[in-house]
Amino acid sequence: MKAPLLIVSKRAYSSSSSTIPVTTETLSVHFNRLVDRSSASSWNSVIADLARNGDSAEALRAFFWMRRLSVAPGRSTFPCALKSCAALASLPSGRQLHLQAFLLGLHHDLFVSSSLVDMYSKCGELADARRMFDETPRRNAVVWTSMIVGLVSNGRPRDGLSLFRELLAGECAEEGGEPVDPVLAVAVLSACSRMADKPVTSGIHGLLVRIGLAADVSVGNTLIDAYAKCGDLELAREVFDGMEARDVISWNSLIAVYAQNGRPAEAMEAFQEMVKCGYVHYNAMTLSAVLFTCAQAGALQFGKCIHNQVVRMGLEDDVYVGTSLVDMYCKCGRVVMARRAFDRMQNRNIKSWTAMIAGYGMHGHGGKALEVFAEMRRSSLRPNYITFVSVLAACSHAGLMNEGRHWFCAMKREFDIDPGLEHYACMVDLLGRAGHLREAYDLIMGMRIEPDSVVWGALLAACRIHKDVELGEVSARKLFELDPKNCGYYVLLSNIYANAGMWSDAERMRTLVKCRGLVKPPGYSSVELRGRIHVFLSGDKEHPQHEEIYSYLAMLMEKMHAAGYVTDTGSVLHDVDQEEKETVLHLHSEKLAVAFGIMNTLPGAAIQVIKNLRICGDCHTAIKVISKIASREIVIRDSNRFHHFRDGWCSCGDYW
DNA sequence: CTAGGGTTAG
Repeated sequence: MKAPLLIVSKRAYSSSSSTIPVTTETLSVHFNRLVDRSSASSWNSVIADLARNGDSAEALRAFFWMRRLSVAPGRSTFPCALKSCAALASLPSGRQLHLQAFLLGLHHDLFVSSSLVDMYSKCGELADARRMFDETPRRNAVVWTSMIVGLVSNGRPRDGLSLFRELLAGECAEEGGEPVDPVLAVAVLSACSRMADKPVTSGIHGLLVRIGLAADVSVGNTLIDAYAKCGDLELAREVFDGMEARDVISWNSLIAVYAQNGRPAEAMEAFQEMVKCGYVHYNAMTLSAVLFTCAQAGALQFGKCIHNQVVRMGLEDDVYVGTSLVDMYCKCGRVVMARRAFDRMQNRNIKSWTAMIAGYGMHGHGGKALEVFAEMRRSSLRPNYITFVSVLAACSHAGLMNEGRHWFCAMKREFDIDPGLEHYACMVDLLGRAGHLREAYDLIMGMRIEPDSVVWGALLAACRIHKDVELGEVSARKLFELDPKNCGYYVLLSNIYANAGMWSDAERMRTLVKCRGLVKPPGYSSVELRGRIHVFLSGDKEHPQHEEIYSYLAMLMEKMHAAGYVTDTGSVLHDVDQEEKETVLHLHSEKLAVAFGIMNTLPGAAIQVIKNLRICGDCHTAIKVISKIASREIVIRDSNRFHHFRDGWCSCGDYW
């Protein structure tokens, strides 16, 4: 036998109760529940109970009290206690338990060793998990599952899959190898899901059909997600439709899949179907997925209905639901309501705080975002990667350069978080906006990871604002390599050339777009009116009111021109004359949506529009003018942030 | 008197 995995010193063992504080109060609670304080099985049931109810810290306290009273734990004590260590990701406690199990000669018990594998992987100690796994003499499906899940959840799905292949190979070689069970199948599929590789996923799917596991509900649920991650929503739907039985998770997965892939209509439909079929009851997770959908679609009225439902079902204290409410209100333009929902939350996790920070950020309230961030740190929660994305995005949307610089440095120095692509993109945006183009460029060149199109795109956008031809060409060249099918970069560079009077170069870009057959993705905008979402495409003639909208818009245009508005045709590339260019621009979806909104609401009412792309320069100027002459507050959420137009001004300060 | 999985912030 190989040397056992021993990581703790004896000293750690002797001070066993130091990891989890034990108070006399908790002891008395257990004492009252204990039938026999000296019997291991009595303690076991207490620990198992606490662990099952998710009270992991309390379960561990009970364990350490049991030891202090010299009651010897048995083979059934360790699994529950180790599960609690895993849930708390408490490596020190886990190592102590490992040592104790070893001293009692229990560490090769299958129940104990599989719990140890699980504990080490949940604590992020993959090497230790693997050693435990390798030392386990006769592995069963549970140990294999723990190890595969460990690899997958620590970002190594490919290794998880090869481990599964080892299992299959062993099964072929020996008689009566460990058969695959549904839980193991789910673990393998979650590896496929992470890899987002369709051939691999359908390969595993085929295997599961052959061994008769494909009919399992959990397997089906994971397949839905795995196919969706590969980008094949149709296959995901086929799996759902083909399932013999569906549980609440099947429905939740379907709704989440549609929501995450920008198909809010289908997500809503699925939810309504779920309610109608009445076979399964929806739960907190369902509502949180539906709220996410509302957030995406900007469906405030529907979101409010779901909020009512949340209250009726007594789910207000659910962290996920609360966070989804905050997110929904932010993305539907109601930061104040979002803050109210946030303040009402009884317990908040890091995601709740991040959602609030991001929410203030996208509305351009950088100061408030930083206040919330400060409050979060006072509550001793640790900011993570995404928290810093939100903080830096908030700084960038509000132009808070010094604060942005500070937190960009501090995230590594104080919190040991390496800046990722998103953080760099925010910093380039922030520096570029302030005109520090050279510094932004140097930042990119100093990156230890490969910059992506978002990072270079931020620099290119800054070059257009600050009219820098040289750096604009550099970044555009990178972008043409990284994302050759995106015609937006050609347009930007063409604008930069045109601005500098370099007409032939500007023309060259136009030709390039035509030769390569690049087209802009269709832009659309939506407005919610009396609970219904009205969607407009550019030049839309589908809407029942389109004729009225066009004549209203023409009337509005006259007034706008009188107020000094000049159409900015710079962002139109088509080979058409000036008049046609103006027509194309005037029929941009956001203008149609705004006109529709004004026509159908009372004077003075605010208009809110959701747009899938970034707002174009001409629409931005036009809507500023409209907000003034129509005396309306107009709020537009584009793919980047919110624009609050009022009295001829926009909250973004004309940089976006 | 015991272990492993599937849905949830930018």
